Amino acid sequence: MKYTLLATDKNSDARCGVLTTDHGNIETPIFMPVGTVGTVKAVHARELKEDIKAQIILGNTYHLYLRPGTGILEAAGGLHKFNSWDRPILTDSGGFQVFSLGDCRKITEEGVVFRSHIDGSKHLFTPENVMDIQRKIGADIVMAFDECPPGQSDYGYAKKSLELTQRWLERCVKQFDATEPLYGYHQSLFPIVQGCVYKDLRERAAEHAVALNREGYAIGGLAVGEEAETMYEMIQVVNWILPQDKPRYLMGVGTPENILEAISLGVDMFDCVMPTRNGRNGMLFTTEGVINIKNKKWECDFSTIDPAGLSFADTDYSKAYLRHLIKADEILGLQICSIHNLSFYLWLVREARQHILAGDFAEWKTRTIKKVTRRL
RNA sequence: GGGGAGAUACCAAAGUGGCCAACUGGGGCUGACUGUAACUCAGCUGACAUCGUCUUCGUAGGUUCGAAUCCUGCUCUCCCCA
Repeated sequence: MKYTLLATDKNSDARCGVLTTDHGNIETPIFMPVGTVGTVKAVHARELKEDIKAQIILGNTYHLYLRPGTGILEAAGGLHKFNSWDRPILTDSGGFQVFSLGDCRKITEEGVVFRSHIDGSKHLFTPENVMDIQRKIGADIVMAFDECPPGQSDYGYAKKSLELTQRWLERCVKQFDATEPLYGYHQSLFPIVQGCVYKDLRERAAEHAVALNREGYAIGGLAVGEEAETMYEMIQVVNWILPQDKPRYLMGVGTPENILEAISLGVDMFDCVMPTRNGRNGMLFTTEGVINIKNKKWECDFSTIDPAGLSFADTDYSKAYLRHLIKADEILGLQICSIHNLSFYLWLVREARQHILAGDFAEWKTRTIKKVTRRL
């Protein structure tokens, strides 16, 4: 994998580049749709490619390990073949599930014992077996196994948690480097920089990760309950330490505003469930502002979903029709909302990239945030 | 013609003397959602108002300190037998 830096904004740390993988190129900054269990919910791979213009999607180690299981993925020849997606894939390690499944797990030095949310069975995740599982899933980018502490964690806990994450990271690197890809294409391991909301911890984490000299780096443990301003501070602290010639991935973020702010701080890659999950719950991100399609005010609004026409979902259907579908609990409504929101997110990062290249990113960012965050 | 059952808020449906402005669903309205245990979750849904006040349980009366609940008339609906 190779990262080529193409341009930097003169008024901010924003940058654009190209990430080259064995499954094709990724133009950064990029948003990566989340496909936890091997599918971006309610969206066909074909739509992801042709309409949404996604360049890379996510999968999740914990979820795929539980179902369908690594045996089946291995027999299929890896996740790309299994789910019909021939572009790059990134898998999260299950570290986030240490956080989100807080009630069903126990953390030890060795790893994490999870109780399956599906059938209650017990499973041990270690840095070593998480690397092995991700080899079998076959993602182009695999993530280190980390602990993601809540944003409100006190310094003592954050420090202890970070030190554990760092020991786990070293074990991940060792195991990853001792093993080979199974399907004939290259895989890259990204460390995850933790440190909660504490600057000195973030700096230590970033320096430690950089010393391991990997092909890219992730910033984790943000947007987990802390203030947005705090999150931006942490991103800045970390990005000043991360190398210029490697991609930087901000995990799990975020709102359109979060993404544009983080781009201006030098982040290259994003993922978030917001466009899909919030979309399924009736929230639409448009170039004109945010819509709750369930609101009565759209009942008789026969205008298109987004005048910008970001995909067929916008141009083919009206707000009134989409509201009807959502109200009637029709599956097509979920599809349209998901396709639209993902199209919007991919449009947003594409535009950001164009404006970085054009040299007017900062101005465009301010204008765009104001426009797209309005409540309609 | 005879016999029986029933009428409760937008719909369905509990409640059968005080704890009832009335359980629970559905529907409606509003909000939340950030490396997806999430087509999920929360609040509101008689009217005004801060506690609170006022008008409701087909309809008209009655009994009672007190009625959606008991009694009588009326109106309407459904079922069974002729």
